[in-house]
Amino acid sequence: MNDAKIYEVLKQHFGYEHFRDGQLATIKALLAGKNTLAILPTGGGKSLLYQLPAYLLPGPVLVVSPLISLMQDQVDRLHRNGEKRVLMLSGGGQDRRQQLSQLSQAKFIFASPELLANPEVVRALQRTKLSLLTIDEAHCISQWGPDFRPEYLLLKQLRHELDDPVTLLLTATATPRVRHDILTKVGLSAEQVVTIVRSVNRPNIFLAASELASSDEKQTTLLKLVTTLPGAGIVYFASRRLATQMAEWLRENSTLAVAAYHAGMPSAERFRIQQQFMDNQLQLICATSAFGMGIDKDDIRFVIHYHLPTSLENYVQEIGRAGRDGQQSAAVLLYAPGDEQLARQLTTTELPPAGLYQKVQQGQADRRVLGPDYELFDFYIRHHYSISQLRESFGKRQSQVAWQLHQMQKYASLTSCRRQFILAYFGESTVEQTDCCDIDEPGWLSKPLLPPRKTTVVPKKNERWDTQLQRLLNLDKESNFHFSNLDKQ
DNA sequence: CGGTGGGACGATAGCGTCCCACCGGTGCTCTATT
Repeated sequence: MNDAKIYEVLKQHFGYEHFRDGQLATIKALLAGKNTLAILPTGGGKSLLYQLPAYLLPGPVLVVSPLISLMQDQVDRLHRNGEKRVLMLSGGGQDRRQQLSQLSQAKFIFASPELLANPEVVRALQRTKLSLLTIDEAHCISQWGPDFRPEYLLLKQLRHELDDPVTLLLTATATPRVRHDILTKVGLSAEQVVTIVRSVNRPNIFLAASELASSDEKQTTLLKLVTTLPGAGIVYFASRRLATQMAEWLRENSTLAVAAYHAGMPSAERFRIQQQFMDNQLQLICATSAFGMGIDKDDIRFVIHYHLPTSLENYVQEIGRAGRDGQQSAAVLLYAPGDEQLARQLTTTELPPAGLYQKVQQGQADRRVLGPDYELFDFYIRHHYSISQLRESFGKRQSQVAWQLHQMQKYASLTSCRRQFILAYFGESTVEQTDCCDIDEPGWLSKPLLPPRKTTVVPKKNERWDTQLQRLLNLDKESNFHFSNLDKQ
């Protein structure tokens, strides 16, 4: 396939003249029939990577996606672009039979891993000559299972049953460990895959963390931050209850338009809040980790964490939602003693009592009484996992998440450059830059201020953006921010 | 670990206090009842 043809399709179907970094290399690898793992930063135009080849390949592209809302987004976009040959397979209400009989006429087929565990769906896909299998948000393969969404573990078998189609794995963040894990779990070796990696570094996101003595102090600090930092922001919490309470408290104690967002809310309300945030009717969202994937707002100025996230992978994903427009933004991690306990709780993945395995196997257990434990064992029994295999995979998972949490704690209490720590964690060599982090970057002091928020507390004129943040966090003296070395250079 | 909701109890009529148990995030699909 020559480049001229590729550029022609780019112009004709997408209206662009040029590719962004990493796009052409990925597309050429796919068109040459090579499996490809593409790790490209947020907002790097990842959907183009499977959409463009679709117009140069004979058969349909199957896209595996973790969220219905993400699929719906893609479907809507394709429709707006004039593409009618789109099928979204999802549960409930749809005429499955009819959809499955039309697979060959589709150009794009979207489905969740759960649906792809359905034998009827797999048989229909086997009769379809797929040109490409795309796994979107591929880090989910590593992040989820065996305790949550175990169907992610079936993608290896699916790929085999579909006669090993050329596969594109897409994500914004993956450490070398996660990359290895993703490939293992889809049944590919490093030799069978072209890996295209661009840096996870987001130079315009200033990195800061602050340990506070109590949760009261943390709350006060949060209020100062959100009323002074300009523009739209997200505050992440590790519990639904606190996200809801703090949204209410911030609404009462500031002039900000604030809303909570978590998975316990009705989906219509979640959708509405997301829309209002996009439309700038809301300035601040107090959310759990449910808020994130598919948030396509490019002028988020700050992301604050009120609790310790469970891994640096998650943290980098979450702060990566700031500053997609390239403007100066900030990521601030607040933590108080005891916070790591909650994180530890959330990362405990215990195998349900082993005695249940046989009971479920022999049909002696009550599905309604056992709920999730039943579902999990039922799933694994149906897919021929033995109890000892399960013990092993839960054990491995547990030590993996414990290690990840430990790395996150290390980040929180760093006394050296935070950016270098993140880059090293993601297997990258270090960079020199300005506006770096609260620890060791002298250059960022000379940068211009972020524009102050108009509607609330206005910082003193000519006060520099770093000074503001430092003052806000009350850390001038016994500073966790280590600004003191900045003056020496 | 830390917050919270419920129940027991005590002292005495409308509650206060204490203790204990429990929970804490992420989403898909299918099925049987309303």
